[in-house]
Amino acid sequence: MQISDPTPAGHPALNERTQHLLKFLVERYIRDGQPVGSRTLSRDAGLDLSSATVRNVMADLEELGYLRAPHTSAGRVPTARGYRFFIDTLLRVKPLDSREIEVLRRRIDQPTQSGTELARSVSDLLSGVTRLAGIVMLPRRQTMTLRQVEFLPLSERRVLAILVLNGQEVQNRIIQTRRPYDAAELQRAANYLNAQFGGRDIQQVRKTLLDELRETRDHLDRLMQTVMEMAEQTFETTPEGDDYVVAGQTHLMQYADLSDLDKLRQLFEAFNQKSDLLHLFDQCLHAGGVQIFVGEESGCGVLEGCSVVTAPYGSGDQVLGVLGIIGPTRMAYDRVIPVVDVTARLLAEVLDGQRD
Amino acid sequence: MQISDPTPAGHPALNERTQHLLKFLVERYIRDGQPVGSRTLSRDAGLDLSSATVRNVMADLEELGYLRAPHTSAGRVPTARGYRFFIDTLLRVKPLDSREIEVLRRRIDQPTQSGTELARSVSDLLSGVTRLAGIVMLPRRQTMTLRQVEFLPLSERRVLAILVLNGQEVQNRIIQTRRPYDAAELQRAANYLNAQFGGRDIQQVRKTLLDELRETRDHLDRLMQTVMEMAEQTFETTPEGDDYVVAGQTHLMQYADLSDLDKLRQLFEAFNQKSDLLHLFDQCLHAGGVQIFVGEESGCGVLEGCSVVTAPYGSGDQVLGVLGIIGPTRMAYDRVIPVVDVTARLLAEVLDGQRD
DNA sequence: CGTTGGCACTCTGAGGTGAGGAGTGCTAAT
DNA sequence: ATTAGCACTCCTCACCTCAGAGTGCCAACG
Repeated sequence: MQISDPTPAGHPALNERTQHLLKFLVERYIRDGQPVGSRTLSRDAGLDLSSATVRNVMADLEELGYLRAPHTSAGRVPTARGYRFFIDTLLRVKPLDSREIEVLRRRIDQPTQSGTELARSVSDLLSGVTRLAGIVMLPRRQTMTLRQVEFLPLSERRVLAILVLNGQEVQNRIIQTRRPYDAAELQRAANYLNAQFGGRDIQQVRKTLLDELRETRDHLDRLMQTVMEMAEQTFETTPEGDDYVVAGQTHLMQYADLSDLDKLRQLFEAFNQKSDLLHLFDQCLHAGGVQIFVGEESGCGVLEGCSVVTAPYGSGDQVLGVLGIIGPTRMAYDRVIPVVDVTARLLAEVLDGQRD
Repeated sequence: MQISDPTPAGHPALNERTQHLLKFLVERYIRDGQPVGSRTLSRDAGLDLSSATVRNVMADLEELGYLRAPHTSAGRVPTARGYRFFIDTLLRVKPLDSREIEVLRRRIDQPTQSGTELARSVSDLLSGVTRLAGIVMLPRRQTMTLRQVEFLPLSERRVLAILVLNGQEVQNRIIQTRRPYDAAELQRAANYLNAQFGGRDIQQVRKTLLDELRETRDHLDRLMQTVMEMAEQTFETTPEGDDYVVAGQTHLMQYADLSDLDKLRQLFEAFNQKSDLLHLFDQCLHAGGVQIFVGEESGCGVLEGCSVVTAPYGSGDQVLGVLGIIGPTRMAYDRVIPVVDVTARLLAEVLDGQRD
């Protein structure tokens, strides 16, 4: 597993003792959620230092922007920068044992019909295991290849277009036609499209059909006229559907860190809004490993106080989408990171298996 | 519009003055969200009574269980029973003016592909207009008629089954077959099923196919063998999908009445859980008009402090589903009720129009 | 009899106070 | 460089008080 830092920033060298103290402080804060004071560190960090010495170190760390004190006499709390350094250089992740992995695998590898269904079940899984909000972004439409297209006459002027994409995803749309078509005509049109465009990228299909052929419309024979009328409506709108699936938002209500009802509402609205998060997830598509955004590193205001852990999934070298979790900055990274990482791998495996 | 009371309960006769005061109190409480005291009523209710007199009346109403006092010196607040009486006999609903109706109609009557999409857009609409959570239950599967079924070979042993229901709803499922089938065979099987079962209720189809034909399996000819293998998997699992669609939950976070984070979490989990609410909505299917559940009248513990306003929608005399809103008991019933009512009617209209 | 003014009473909520505790920064000694 | 000591800050909590709002009850009134 590799964890890449989306916003690399220079970190001054810290001596080992300082690092150890910072690590201990962050871990303790993640565990208890309370500001950590010099006494605690002096007592528990296992370094045999007096609290006064620790205080000096902490003052340095505060100066460097890794810690801050909520108020004069309240111990220290990690800042986003502190978490960042913790994650990048102090954190030792606990790999999942094979039993846990097996449980995950079995829960992912259930027969499902559609990509959306699978995504929902995986984000359920993520949120269940981490007790955070799980997110699975659906395969980007760009990378979808057209496997097959069929037209089914529904009534006089309505035709059902069926697109099979990637060999497992099925999409329908209903087309209003200008004139009645009979089954045979439609069949021929479908045959033509399949022969011509089967296995091609759907965006490409769209482009070719609409841009290149449209202009020659007047010279087309009857078959091609049919093809065009069908194809226009079939491929015109890029199928959007839901772009990602969120599960377990309610978990986020448990964390005192996010207990501000108004903040929480904004966060939930962002889940519905989708555009912000989508942008964020897009960035992770080609990260090639687990990515972590702490607090406002994501550039997304509503995510203040939250961290996002993502991993792209795909089969072979092809990236299909991104999954991850969202939770309070104060989360058990050592556990969450491997869960996200492994889930992405397992999902890729399963998707691979589902191909022919 | 008719509003039916799901839990009729005897209400002792109240004289006009008492009713007027109760009405005014409930309205004022709905408006301001603060306990209403005798002074306010005496001053604003327009009855020219002293506060002492009003106090006597309020004491009576409290005795009868219509009001309660949060504490000794805090004015009165309606109880669930109070709301009930208010809704049943005091409330005068403000009908929507035709301009508003037109706006709603236009927002509902957008071309959509699937029932789910339509449901989502309507519940969005409901939640947007009322600033509460909107819910649309999808047409019950029981009342779905099979319009058409098609089989599309995907690969060696995978067939895509396409069901067209009610002339507009399309469902897919992927079938793993025991042996390869070619397109012609599949076509014949589909033809048979369409001829035999087109226009029939899907539950009925399922029953007939699975129960009646299955036992004679050994005597079937090749065509029918094919039909059976396809049909078994196609109709075996009743297509469930999402049973209802909720929108605008976040609105509920604004109401101080529900500001208890834990309560709110339970409520949100109930939305995801679905089963409880589904049960509740099922009851409203055949109510024949707007139904209102105040507080725990719904029998659903998590809905304490919430009211539910529902209306069934359907075309002709056939009920297709239920829609409605959920919000704090303290909601603007006079506005919400007509919105729900009209939306149900408009949805029915639109569904009618979308048929052939 | 219903209505009203008067009055004592209750409860909340805001504001103030003071003690205790936790933790810091600084300084001087080691 | 480390540490003990100390003065200081600030939070939290419990406690108090006080004004305000509203009640219930009673006795008087038309």
